[in-house]
Amino acid sequence: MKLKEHINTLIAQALKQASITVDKVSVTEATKPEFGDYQFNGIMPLAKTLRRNPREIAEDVVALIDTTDAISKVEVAGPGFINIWLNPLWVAKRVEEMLQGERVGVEISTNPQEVIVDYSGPNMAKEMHVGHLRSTIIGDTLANLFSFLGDSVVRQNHIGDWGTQFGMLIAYLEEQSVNSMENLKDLEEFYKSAKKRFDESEEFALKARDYVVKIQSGDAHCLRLWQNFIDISLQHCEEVYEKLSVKLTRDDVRAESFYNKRLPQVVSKLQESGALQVSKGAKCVFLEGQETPVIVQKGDGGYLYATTDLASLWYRSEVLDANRVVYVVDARQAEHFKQVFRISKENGLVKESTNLEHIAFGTMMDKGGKPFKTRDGGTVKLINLLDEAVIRAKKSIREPQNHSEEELNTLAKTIGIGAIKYADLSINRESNYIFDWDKMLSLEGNTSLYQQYAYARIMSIFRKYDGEIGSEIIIATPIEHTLSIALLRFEDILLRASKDASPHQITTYLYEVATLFMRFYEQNPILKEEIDEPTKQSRLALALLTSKVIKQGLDILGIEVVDRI
RNA sequence: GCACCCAUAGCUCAGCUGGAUAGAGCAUCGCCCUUCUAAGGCGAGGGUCUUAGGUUCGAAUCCUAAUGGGUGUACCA
Repeated sequence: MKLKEHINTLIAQALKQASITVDKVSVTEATKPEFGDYQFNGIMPLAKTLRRNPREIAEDVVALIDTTDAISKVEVAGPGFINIWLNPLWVAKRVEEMLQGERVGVEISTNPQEVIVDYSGPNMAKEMHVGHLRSTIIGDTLANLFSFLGDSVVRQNHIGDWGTQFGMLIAYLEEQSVNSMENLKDLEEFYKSAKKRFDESEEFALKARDYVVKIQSGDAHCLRLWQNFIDISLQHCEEVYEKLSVKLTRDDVRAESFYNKRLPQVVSKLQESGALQVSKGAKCVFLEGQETPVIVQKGDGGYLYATTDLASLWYRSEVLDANRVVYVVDARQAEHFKQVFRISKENGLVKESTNLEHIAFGTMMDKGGKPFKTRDGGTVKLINLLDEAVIRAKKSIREPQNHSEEELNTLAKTIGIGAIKYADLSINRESNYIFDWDKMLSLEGNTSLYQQYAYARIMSIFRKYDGEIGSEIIIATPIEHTLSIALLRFEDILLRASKDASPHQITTYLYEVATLFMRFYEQNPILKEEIDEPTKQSRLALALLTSKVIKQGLDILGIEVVDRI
């Protein structure tokens, strides 16, 4: 239910009747319970142009607001705030409708977009490490969110499978005559050993460089080795995706090498449009107002990542016909994306109407506020981090005796992985974030476990109660009123999170819903004997809807729920 | 050097287009379980929103500058 839009319309009608023109009416949630459910602050800025006392204007408008439907009461307060109370009967009806629908009251977009979500993007030369976590988690959530709202989503995993280090790896692969996966179990070690050989032996280094040339010129034998290496490396990634319950598959892979054919075309296209200049032997695009150019072809003829990104932008616009392209990539690449976005638009690689967004995020820090590393300063392998999360989650379960060993393992996975994801998603993505095991696995505060616990608590009620659940909602207490409105806001929240590509708005909301439910549950007994049947039915229905909102919300975040903790 | 980002309670963070007395959680201190999962709830204390100017009826939010921190900056990705 688009709650805010509905109220906006009612206010807009009153303004129209009062012959006041406003570009956009936008109510906000009331800042305090005394101020009602929503408030409209848009009168005060009008005072100057209308040359009238804002309070008087507000009085006029208030008199014209329809209070027979959604709104039960309006009041002018302070210098000209309009406080709005929603009609509990109307709210109850909307909650009933929300309960009946398949999609927790969320409409499928009538104007679906073709959205590309570019995320994860691991480098095939190494194993995935913590640096890939945020992109993978945030990107997957955004893809889930957009598709739940009805957009047509294409996930793209822009894996790094091309470049000089592959010559080194292939040379080492051949030298070791490794063809089976067995010896490649630890990709990280393999990379390190190859690098060591490269640094130590000039002969080996020469061979490695030779391999780069061979791969790039399409030598069949080398390409086969390269392909083999990529396959194995990709399997490592898929293992991580599996553990993380991230929906990326092989079909989503559009590797760097996928764009090879387009690279010379990008250069000639830029040449045609006159953007290209040769400087110090390299083919460059100089952007207005910037000293250093964007190099699209090196002096030796090689291409760079800017070229690949331009090629991918072109492909996504031309072939995939995207309306919106979101790149979920580290904030440090902000300038790079600003540049390639601009070049692609200015030179017709991407349609003017296409929205290009760099969804930047900050670095993952340790508890001391330093970049997250192992004790000896190395990078933390993602797979180890995830395994640790599950182990820690298992230890944190309060009453393990209530579960079978198998249940316990599933539970630990759900809690552990959920905690890692939720901790990441619940923070404004642009700021750096502090990775803290104790905090994320805590039972208290804004964590996934709190949501999962709230859900499990509701499930426990339904285990105890085996009758029918009513379809009539009765809003009789303040907390029922507040909880109901919070539930109705679900769609508003998702729409805004989608617009801003900002998952933390969903977590903030879910935390509010879960907290309200806990209070509701504390104050308004459900199955107690003294509760009359209609009230019991209504409260059961509210609990049910709460569980549906939490489940759906967490599902978008890629987090599972359990019936029992 | 230049450019970009960040600065809110002891700690971790919310704060939507500028709006009423700046909100949560953790930690600290009280209270509530023979009663639906107490992994919960209720309450208390804790703030010159880094600083100084400016715009405005009104600024944590917008503008300018300073300070502190982070990041990027020609042939790696």
